[in-house]
Amino acid sequence: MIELPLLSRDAAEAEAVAAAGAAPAACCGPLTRETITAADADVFARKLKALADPVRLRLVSIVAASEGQEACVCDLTEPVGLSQPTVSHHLKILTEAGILSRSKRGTWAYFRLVPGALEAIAAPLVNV
Amino acid sequence: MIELPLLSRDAAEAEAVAAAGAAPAACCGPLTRETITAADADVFARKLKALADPVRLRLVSIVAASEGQEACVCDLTEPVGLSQPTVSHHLKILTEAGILSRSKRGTWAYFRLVPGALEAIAAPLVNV
DNA sequence: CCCGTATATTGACATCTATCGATATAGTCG
DNA sequence: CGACTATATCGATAGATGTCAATATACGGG
Repeated sequence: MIELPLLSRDAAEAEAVAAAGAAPAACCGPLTRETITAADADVFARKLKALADPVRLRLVSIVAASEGQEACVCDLTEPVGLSQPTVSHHLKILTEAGILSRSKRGTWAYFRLVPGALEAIAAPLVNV
Repeated sequence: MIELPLLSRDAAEAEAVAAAGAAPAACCGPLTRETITAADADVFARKLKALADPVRLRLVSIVAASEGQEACVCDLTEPVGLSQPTVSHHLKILTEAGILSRSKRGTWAYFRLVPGALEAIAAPLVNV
């Protein structure tokens, strides 16, 4: 019998972060100081991949710049011009990467930017 | 008759940057201040995509942390454990994205990190 | 309790991507 | 010039990814 996690590690960390009020940690040290390990490169690449899509960049940007820094799926389909399932799919990827958080209120699912998530991704790219 | 550029726009910018001694410019303002345009999102996503691969992250890291901040293809195949054509392919993607620069000396092709390239990618992720 | 709405999941499909072996290109040294 | 080495390109292939239509799930209101 295999134990399946309900949340990805990143999403789980994002949740812990939200509870503790702390910011997500960077996956690794600066790329240019010492060579990144293969394992750290995998982790970091997965986070970057989540962000490396024009639609997802726009979703993050729209959510972050929204009133109250949150938006529901119905607010997002029209601006990006894609179907609801596709937008839902992208939001899932962003949430699993720990970049967005999802909270359901009634029928609506509200997404917001996890504080510090983007900075944590940027950290290994800037020297110290 | 179609005019084909010899270099991608990013690689061309990287070359101009090297000549002028300036740093590459960020593709756009902070993601969280105002919503990114679709065009800017495309440009930014392309740069992120170039970096969003474990092998390429390791290549960038190895090059940056090398003696003299440069390395040739032959130095790179063994550490990442992939064939020479595959490494060459990844290096091409990184060069076209303006992240690495390529200079051929004799039979060897030396790659180095374009100064400021990673910081330019990180810029839109951090607020101001 | 059933209906309408919001969201998520599934299945299918086209496209992109990472990888390799084989080959082409280019430079060095005898 | 000819052999050797380093790198790039090509062609093929397996796997990942983005997209949609159809469907499932979940919630609120009459």
